Amino acid sequence: MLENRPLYLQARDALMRQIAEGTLQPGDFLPSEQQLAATLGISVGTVRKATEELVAQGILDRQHGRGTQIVPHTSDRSRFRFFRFIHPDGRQARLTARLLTRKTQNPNREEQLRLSLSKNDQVIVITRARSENGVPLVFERICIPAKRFERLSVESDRDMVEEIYVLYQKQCGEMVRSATDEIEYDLASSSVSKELKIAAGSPVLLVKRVAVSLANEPLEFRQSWTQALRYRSHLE
Amino acid sequence: MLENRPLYLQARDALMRQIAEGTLQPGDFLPSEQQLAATLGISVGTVRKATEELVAQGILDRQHGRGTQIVPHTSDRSRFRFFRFIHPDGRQARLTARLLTRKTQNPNREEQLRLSLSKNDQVIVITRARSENGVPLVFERICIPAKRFERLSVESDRDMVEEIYVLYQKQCGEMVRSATDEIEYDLASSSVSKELKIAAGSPVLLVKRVAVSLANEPLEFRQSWTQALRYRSHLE
DNA sequence: GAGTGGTCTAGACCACCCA
DNA sequence: GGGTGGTCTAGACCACTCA
Repeated sequence: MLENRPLYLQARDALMRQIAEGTLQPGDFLPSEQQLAATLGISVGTVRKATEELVAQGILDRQHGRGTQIVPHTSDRSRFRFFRFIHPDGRQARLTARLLTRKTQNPNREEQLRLSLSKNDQVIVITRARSENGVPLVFERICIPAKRFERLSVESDRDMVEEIYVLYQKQCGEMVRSATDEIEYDLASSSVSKELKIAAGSPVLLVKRVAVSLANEPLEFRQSWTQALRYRSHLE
Repeated sequence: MLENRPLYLQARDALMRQIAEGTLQPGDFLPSEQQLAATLGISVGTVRKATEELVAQGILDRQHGRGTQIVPHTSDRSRFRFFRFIHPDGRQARLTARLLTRKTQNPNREEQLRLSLSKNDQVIVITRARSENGVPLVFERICIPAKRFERLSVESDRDMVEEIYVLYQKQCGEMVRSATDEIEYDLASSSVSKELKIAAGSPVLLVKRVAVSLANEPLEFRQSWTQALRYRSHLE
């Protein structure tokens, strides 16, 4: 460790890098704090401090007596648990997703802006219907840079229970660090109303999300149309 | 320190209590870590750990070489900075609030449910208009248990720049730990449309927030009507 | 230069999980 | 019972702020 940045930051970033590169996979356990300290030539307290922030971010999960696991974020409940779709009556929805279309094309102006692309870059546009027990609740349009996600394959033949962020990470090595959502009302277009089985022109909520990578580059611009949702903010 | 909870939690809560009670005021500096450790009979490292969470929550601000200050959280930017109202064109709003009405009455069914009250408990209902440079952007209805907030006085004669959470804390010793928001669309009622200066029946967003205390008891049920908003989730 | 927080160490003991 | 993380200590040295 030659750098003059604090050791715990160097250690944190080293771990982060290994996770981002896939050397350490979600679901794996880290070496014990003792072993890490020995390997890195630093003290256990410094290792703890290095992992603390990753735990707070939900990337690692420390389990007393078992070890420290890289969180297998297999659904939006793990990484994006602050954000939920709910039924009009308040019940929480447990959604699966079904692929509708997938196209590679040039981005429109908003997509260029949101993803920091020029008009000649290509994007992959995916539309999905998300439902619970066969009842459609969310219509989704996902736009991602083609360059980063060339290798992405989305099976169309069966429902996806997994969050698409898992596919990004597994297939393309892209990890989502954070997301910003904007919420507006909208009137259901013909495709939205058809999938949600509501009348065209009905009022709906439109959530626009931009998800960014570990390096803070925009990875995804997603639009979700739905009827109600719930946020949990500021967990203890 | 007789309790068998971890010392750093006891120390954290002791600090929190003094802040909530007003013994320590926003803007004050804490005693130095050395002094705190000596006073509490614990080690400096444990004091650090006690303050770490409060720093992360934005309640304390550690300044290298100067000391640790209790954040003067004079606006929603400090505690609830994940949640923003935005203009339709994307600019971020900086809001002041103007009191419209204040009444003490019995809660309706939804208010009973949200605040865990029975129908004989009384609530204080406050309505406010929130605006930016005189342009009304949000209409708000705040419902709080009368018992907890007997001493709350809200000046009606001038704009409130301060977040109402500051008043809760200063005047009634009630601190908000977290909040859950639900978002729906609604059609503007006559009072909403009047204050937002839009046509009655226009579509608007309705944010329903329940804020809870340090002890996880519901403190406030708030409804905000607006045209657009933005969430930032999962800060780095 | 005195005092503050920021980093780091090398230990101790405890609580939990699991074979 | 062996290994893990959780708490806690008592120091060390550094970096920053302010008089």
